[in-house]
Amino acid sequence: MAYHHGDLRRTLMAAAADAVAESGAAAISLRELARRAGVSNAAPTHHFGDKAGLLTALAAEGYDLLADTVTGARLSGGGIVEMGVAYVRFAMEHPGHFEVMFHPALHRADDEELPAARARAGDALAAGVAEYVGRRPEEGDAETARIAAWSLVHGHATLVLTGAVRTGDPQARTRAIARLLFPEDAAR
Amino acid sequence: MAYHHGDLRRTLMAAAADAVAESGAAAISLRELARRAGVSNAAPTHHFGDKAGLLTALAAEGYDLLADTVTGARLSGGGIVEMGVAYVRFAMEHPGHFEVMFHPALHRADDEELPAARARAGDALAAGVAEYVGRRPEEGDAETARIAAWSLVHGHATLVLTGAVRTGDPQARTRAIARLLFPEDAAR
DNA sequence: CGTGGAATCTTGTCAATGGAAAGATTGAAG
DNA sequence: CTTCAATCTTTCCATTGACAAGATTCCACG
Repeated sequence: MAYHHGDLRRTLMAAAADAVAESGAAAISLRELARRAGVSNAAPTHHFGDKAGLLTALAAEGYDLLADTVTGARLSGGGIVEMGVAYVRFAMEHPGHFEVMFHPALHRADDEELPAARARAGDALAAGVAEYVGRRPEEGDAETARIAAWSLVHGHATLVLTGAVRTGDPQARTRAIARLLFPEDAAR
Repeated sequence: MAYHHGDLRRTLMAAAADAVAESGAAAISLRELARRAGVSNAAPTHHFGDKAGLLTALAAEGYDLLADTVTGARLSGGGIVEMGVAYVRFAMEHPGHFEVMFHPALHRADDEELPAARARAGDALAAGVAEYVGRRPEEGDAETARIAAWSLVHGHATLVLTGAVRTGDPQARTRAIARLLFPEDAAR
């Protein structure tokens, strides 16, 4: 075993994402992650400072992944409904990231990358809603539409992940509920 | 100080709700709660078994409170929109409970009260949606409407609580977005 | 080539935590 | 008054997060 792991940072983040997805953020242990990676207990400190640092890095990575996912759906011409489906798909494929992203108590307040990544994701979402609202000038309040869209898909993702809502195909269900909110977009 | 605290169970749950609301479920310490209540560190064990037991009791209490809140809004004739507002109001007034309710990783799997309380809350929500859908026979899928309503208000509550959405009056905003989803209900 | 500094990782330590065992105190029913 | 169950305490152990100090390796520059 080499003294230098080579890619400890990524290895730890991946292990943390798995552990959070399986047992929740409260249950993860830096020492356990270090053991799985085959390094000593103090190795993670060098890369992340402390536990909050690791989770903050994970959250920032999550926001970047989310921005890419949503932007990809928009650029492929799916409309606002398919952007919502992409949001839920991201949450299902990266439950560990998703969990950490929306729990500020787990973050380091002094981190700079996290707010930047969050802003990128927010812009990606807002761009899609702006397109939709732009085609419907009678829709009075763009801000309300944006919050409604975000709330709907975020809530659905959360409820499915926590097991509160059990549905066979979450993405099909997302499409159905998003069309209730954005009927004009359904015919695209 | 009496040997018997008198109401340790409630005291600990209230302290836990405050601590979770302030610092998150990952940061709470049974010993710290015991100190605040003026008892030894092993006292909570008797009432809750372990940490998960305390959080499970908190979640069950939350579901009962939520059921009461939503049912109250329905019985006072507010319609489905005002039920959604009540849901968000519950989350804002009981952030500690709300946090714990939707994190199964924090719960004891063998608890029986929690599923029962959750079912009561689910019925309370479903009753309101059924009323709305009943007045709109053209609305094809009642199950989809129920999930859409729940997702919308749950997502909004979560986003406001985590600070992802900043809005002056969350209840007014909830009313606005709920009317987008249930326009027929707006004129009640 | 080789050397000095920076990056990476280890060992050792400390206070705090969750949990369990064993026992003390109290209330309540008979 | 006695006995029993409920409630709480004291004590102990393994684990954890964080930190300090030191070891090892890589790399850039001479």
